[in-house]
Amino acid sequence: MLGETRPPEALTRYTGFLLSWCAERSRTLFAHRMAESGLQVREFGVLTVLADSSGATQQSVAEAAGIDPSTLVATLDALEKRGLAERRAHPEDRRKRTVHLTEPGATLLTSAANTAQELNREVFKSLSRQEQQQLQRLLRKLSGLDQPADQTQH
Amino acid sequence: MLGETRPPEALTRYTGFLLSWCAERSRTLFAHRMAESGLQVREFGVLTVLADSSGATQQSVAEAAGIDPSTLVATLDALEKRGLAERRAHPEDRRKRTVHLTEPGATLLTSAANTAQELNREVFKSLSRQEQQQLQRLLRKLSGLDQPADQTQH
DNA sequence: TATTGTTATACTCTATAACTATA
DNA sequence: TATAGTTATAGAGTATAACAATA
Repeated sequence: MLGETRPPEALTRYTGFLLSWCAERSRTLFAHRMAESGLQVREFGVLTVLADSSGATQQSVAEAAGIDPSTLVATLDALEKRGLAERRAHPEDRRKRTVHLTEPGATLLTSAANTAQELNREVFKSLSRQEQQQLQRLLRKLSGLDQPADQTQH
Repeated sequence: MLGETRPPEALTRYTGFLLSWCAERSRTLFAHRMAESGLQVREFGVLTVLADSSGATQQSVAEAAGIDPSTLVATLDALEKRGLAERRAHPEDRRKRTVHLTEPGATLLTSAANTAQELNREVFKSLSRQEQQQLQRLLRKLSGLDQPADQTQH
């Protein structure tokens, strides 16, 4: 469940509105819970990406995390200050910086990922297991994830 | 479809993240399209609510539109300035103001609602008719809309 | 004392353009 | 010339607290 309040009926005829309403509630709950780990949602996202691709350049981390490179700058500043991630010089191109997950960062991420999974269960617990899978499938399809990549691109 | 970009794979394991990603894209498209009618998303929401409950007080309009009463103030200022809605004195309680949809407001709303329906179709066209209904149903359930009202309240 | 609308403030998220240093 | 990272700024969205008029 997403809290006590309900979305305004007059607007639920637009599925897009319903989608936004649910997402905003979910994101707010997520943000509150993440704050307990001292993380913003975006920081959690970047740490999660770094777990898979530690050592990538800032540009590719930004792309993998779905945020703007300029937004990543501030996020990394904050993570670095707390010793959770670090920037290093790129060995071949002095314009580039590689980004690395530190050990404290990995430790915090493990616990935060557990929290995230827990919250995910809570938020969607009003749906049956099968409905949750349906929703996941529909959203993946909607987002274009399960479609072949655009062939016209170069 | 929600545009060319895809959500970051590393984070799609969290359904809540997928939900937020889809919602944000949908909302951005919606905002761009509504701007053609000269409306912000919130303004469109308020006009839609007013179509059903013209003459209600600001508090009840705010609740029906799912926004904060303080947010409604600025929204109404903007709508009133363009002659799309108007505030009137409440006949019985001088603290209250009733809110009314004007005729130009109703006209604009009709055209904007058409636009909204069109966009809704576009955004969800990657889903079959049945999948769209499934999604609508799942989101309604998730948001608590199809559950009985809380019995513990007074 | 409590409520309605108002005002002011602050914080998040996102987008964009310009700057620097390097290539 | 173009690219990577940085900085600054602006806009929309949201939340909150305090205030004046009125009940």
